[in-house]
Amino acid sequence: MGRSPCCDESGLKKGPWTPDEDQKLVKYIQKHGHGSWRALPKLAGLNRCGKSCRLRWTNYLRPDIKRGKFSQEEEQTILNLHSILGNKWSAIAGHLPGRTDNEIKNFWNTHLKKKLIQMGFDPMTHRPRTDVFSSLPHLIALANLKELMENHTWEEQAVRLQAEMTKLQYLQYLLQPSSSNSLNNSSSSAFTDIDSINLFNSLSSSTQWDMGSASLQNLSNPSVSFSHMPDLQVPCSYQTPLNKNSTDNTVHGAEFPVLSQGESFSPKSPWQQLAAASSSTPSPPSMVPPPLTESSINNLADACSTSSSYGGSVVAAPSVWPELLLEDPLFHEIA
DNA sequence: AATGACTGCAACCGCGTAGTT
DNA sequence: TAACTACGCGGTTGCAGTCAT
Repeated sequence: MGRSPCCDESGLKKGPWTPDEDQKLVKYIQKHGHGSWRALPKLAGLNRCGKSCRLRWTNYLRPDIKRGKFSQEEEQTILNLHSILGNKWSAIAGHLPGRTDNEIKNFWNTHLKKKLIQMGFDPMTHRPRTDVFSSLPHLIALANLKELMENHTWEEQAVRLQAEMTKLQYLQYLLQPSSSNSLNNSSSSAFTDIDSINLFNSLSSSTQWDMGSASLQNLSNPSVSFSHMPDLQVPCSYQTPLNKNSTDNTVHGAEFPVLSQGESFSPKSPWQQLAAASSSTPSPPSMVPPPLTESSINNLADACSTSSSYGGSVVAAPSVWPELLLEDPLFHEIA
């Protein structure tokens, strides 16, 4: 509807606030509260529009504003929340006491976004960029080859290779937006950033997936690995509706519980999300992973060789997936 | 020391929407 | 129901400080 005319009025001061103006605004609000922002400037003796006063108060003068650098915890919280909420700065700020949406937005744009990009993550989706990711199997293979050959027996190498490839395949499987795999026919939208979080949690919980360069865990430290990555839980409540107009607590089809204050949020596993999003999707079977046999390792080796010929895109035929997944202990950790 | 590039942050702008008349 | 007002939000801009050459 109609826009506020207040900022269009001529003769009102713009630009940086002076200490005198700050003092007038603070004094007035401390005494009367802000009330109507439109009426405030005249009452407070300020030659500013109400909008400017509100911004100055909420972003700078408010007494509960926390100043100084963002802590590691705050940084992690912003990352976690942004992966779920996107650029909902005010919603994110709601979970960081003393921080303003403007401050968080600036911090994101000047620090976190750049770091994510440098590390090969898409800052909007929080997923590995496909161009980088496409060469990941090769990079990992190169990085690990020496150590693999020198320090492990054939069986150990095979087991590790299986784990690495299954993780990669599973990750790529999740990342295929139009995946035609048999588990996900009707609910591809159920795969969200939460899946990535869960996935990275899963990856971090299995050992030795060092990438040699970086991970989401510690953006200030460029030489960290998934193996040291803590669970990406969201330490906040979700009482604030994601959409003002509804009480819908879903994002891209993924359901988020409405939690009470102080209750931590642990995203559902991809399998749980799948089951929740599609009633026709069977629950993951609860089975004990079969022991690794020479033939299963050979099968896996075939899949691996297939993957290199694909250049790292879709690494295995969809029909192969469930079997591969079910054979991997990682699947059972996730489920 | 000068200057141009880069960075970080405060403030502005314009849009969407709830509330009011 | 339409028109209008006020507010909040997210994107963008402009400027001061810092760094590199």
